[in-house]
Amino acid sequence: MTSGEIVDASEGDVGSARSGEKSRRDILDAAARILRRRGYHATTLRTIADAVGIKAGSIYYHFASKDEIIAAVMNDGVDAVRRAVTEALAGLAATASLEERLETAVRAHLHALLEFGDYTSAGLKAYSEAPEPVRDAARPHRLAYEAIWDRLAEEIVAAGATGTGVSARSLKLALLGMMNWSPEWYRPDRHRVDDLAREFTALVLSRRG
Amino acid sequence: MTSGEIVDASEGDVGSARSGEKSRRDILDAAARILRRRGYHATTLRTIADAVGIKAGSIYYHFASKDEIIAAVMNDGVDAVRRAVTEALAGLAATASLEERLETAVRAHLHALLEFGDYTSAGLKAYSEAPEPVRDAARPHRLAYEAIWDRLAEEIVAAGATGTGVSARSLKLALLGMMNWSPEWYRPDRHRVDDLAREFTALVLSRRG
DNA sequence: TAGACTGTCTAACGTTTGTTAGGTCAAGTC
DNA sequence: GACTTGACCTAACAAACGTTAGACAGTCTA
Repeated sequence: MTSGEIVDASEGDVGSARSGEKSRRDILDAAARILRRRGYHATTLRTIADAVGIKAGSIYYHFASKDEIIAAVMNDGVDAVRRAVTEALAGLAATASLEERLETAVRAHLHALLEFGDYTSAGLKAYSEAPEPVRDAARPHRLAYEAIWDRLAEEIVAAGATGTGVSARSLKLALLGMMNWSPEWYRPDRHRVDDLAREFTALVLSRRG
Repeated sequence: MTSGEIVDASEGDVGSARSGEKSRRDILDAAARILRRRGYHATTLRTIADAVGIKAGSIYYHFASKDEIIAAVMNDGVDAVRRAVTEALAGLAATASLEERLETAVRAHLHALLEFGDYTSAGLKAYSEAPEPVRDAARPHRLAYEAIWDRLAEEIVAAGATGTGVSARSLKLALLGMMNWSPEWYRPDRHRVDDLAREFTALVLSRRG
């Protein structure tokens, strides 16, 4: 809890299928689910253990500390949304318009955040609560993801497709803001990700590029 | 901590000047300052007491529980930003354009959130971490404030001043999102509220109303 | 079949948290 | 000058937290 560094325990690729691998994944799944709804401090090792069906002490067979679990969830979450957005953009025709590309990226981000799994939203919520070492471990993952939006924002500004005098930096921050704030108000029975993606895109891209 | 309801201890008007009133205000100030930077759980009664220069137990002379303090800070914060935005809009000439009005409101909101005092940003950060009763006590204050943005968004959509197919509801959520996410990235030495307000307005209002 | 390894459990530890009961002491009131 | 009140303190409480040590059963390996 007190000491220095958090080892990056996020899963680059799915490991082999030993018996303990399942428990390890179960622990991360439960942690993400609880983290998403309750936040960093309310996500206790005993709560996680209960959800998995083991005892709190047994978690230490798989992880060295609580913060290692949190960091793994956070980083897996950022990596997941980065892959989702990257693949969605890669699936587009080379002739796709700027509007199509932005809407696709926004939809992929919102989908990862609001509908698919708990990791991304869990990481987003936990980040501001988590202690410094956890945030430090997450920073490289975040920067790698934000680079996608840096490039998109620069394209939009260069094309003159948004309001005059808007810098690419501010455009990126505004886009990430309106998307990342959505867990605060999104209700599956009241909103649809496709609609939101279309509206957010139209909002930003009033001048067609 | 466990039980039911949180009495609304926010200060509608500044009370008379008894000796204990200063301590009470000091406690709220310290709580807001710590809450803003550290969040709900890291804001402990002993930390608050230390900052004020009294002992933790003495806080209970002024407040019935920790959550009563948190709720008071949160509600004062929302009321403060509501007053700030309302007064800024009221200070505008009756002939002010829609663009002027939106930029003024955005600037007042960002100013309250990023530069003026700790209450508003503290409340924003604590809200998602706080237990249900605290959030319940905050809801009326939040709704009263959001009504301002509901009306502004409806005006903008009615004037056709933003992207086509954007609902007033989504416009409000997008605006609040890009503004309320700003504490995550704002640095006083790197950004200026006036610039951000101008850019956010231009972003949303590409079609002049 | 002996021994090592895996995965989990029990049972505690030290710390921190919100909270409370009861005491203290100066300032104001009758 | 007795008494009340306001404002604070001391000292503890139970609960919850992350974490650890050591035991135990099942499975794999030599």
